[in-house]
Amino acid sequence: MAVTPHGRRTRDAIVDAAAELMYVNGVSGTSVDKVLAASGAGKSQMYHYFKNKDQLVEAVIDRYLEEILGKQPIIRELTSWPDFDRWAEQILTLHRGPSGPIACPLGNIAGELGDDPRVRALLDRAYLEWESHLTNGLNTLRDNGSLHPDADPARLAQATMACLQGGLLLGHIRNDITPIEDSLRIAVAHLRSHAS
Amino acid sequence: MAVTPHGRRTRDAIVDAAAELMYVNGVSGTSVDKVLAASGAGKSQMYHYFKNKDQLVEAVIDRYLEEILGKQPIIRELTSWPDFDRWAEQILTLHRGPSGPIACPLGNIAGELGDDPRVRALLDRAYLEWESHLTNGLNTLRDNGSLHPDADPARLAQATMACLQGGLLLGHIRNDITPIEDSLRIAVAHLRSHAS
DNA sequence: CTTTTGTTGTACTGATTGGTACAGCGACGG
DNA sequence: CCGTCGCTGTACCAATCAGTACAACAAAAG
Repeated sequence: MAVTPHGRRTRDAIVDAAAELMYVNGVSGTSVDKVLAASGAGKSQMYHYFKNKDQLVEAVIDRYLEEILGKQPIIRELTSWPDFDRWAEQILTLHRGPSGPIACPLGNIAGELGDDPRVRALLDRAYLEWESHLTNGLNTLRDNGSLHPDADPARLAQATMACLQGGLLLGHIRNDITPIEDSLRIAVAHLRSHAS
Repeated sequence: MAVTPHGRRTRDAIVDAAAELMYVNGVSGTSVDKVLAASGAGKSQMYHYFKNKDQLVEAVIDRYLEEILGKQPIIRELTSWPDFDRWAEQILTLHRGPSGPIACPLGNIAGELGDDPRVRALLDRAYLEWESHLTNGLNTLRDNGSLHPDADPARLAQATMACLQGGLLLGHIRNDITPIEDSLRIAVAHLRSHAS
């Protein structure tokens, strides 16, 4: 299915509107009609670019990952322990904004659709890509002797992600940044406990 | 609104069916009709005991909290550091079962409806009650000299809950217990780092 | 100019949504 | 034995749901 620049813009507008609505109202709480009304597109456009609503959700998940990674650019260049501290600080800065601590859009979908095997696989892939940047950073540290050779970078990254996700969840419903601060601090301290 | 034992049973059946369906398919993905079909009740019964679907969701949240606390009875009698280890082990045992790592039903709802201020408050209350048992345990430890006097039990409990929630989320979508193991281990180790 | 290809507007469908109306049921107290 | 009160079954409603049908548009390629 070829696509012209103009068509590309229309498709993006649909995904944008869907991403925002689904973040606020959940996936099941966001009808296709509302998405189209918010994006200004028509129904024929929606079903021209997506086979069905599920496929739109897939595109939204990808969009979420892009957004998330774009807001923490430091994660792509972790080469020292202070870099990890700066990464944590970059995340905290995001949540100190006027809109308060914000939930992780991937986590939102995980709760609602985590039992659907198809969605679960997509979310797993997204989280793994997110984590992979942490894993890469830890590998770099291990190579330059900052991380203990016996440490398992992938597993450490997974644990870090787990703590972060929980902090985001609790911080959001509590409208308080301290859960994010604490869980991130604990996670990074745990990483540094494997320093050599 | 008085209620007879028989009516009570009917109401419970509705809440039971709703709790299970909403855990699997999400709140918006669970229609009132499906709940009634699964519980064998009729529509007039549903709207006899609940003003609307939102009120049913509230009852479901309460039910979730009861279930959760019932499955980790040790949390009510934490009086030593080994008790915390046993608590963590009790949770892990739950998720080593045949159905694999299971998501936290409260976390599921948090993702889907966390932006609704009303639901958010209910979830906050539920999480606080859950945490309160950890806080009580830490207070006991502080009183008997096992926890450093300067430690903040409530905040420590909050951080523990955050790590646990994240571990549950990641463990569920990854169908792997290691995120829960690691995040719980990290959280309890962090607690013990404040021992005196 | 013509044809193809990507794009779009409008109208429509059958199913499902949350919620209501209302009559009838059964048990229990006077 | 009768009235009240809690409980229940059925039918119904307007609104919304995901998805389809189809004609028409624009632009670029031939």
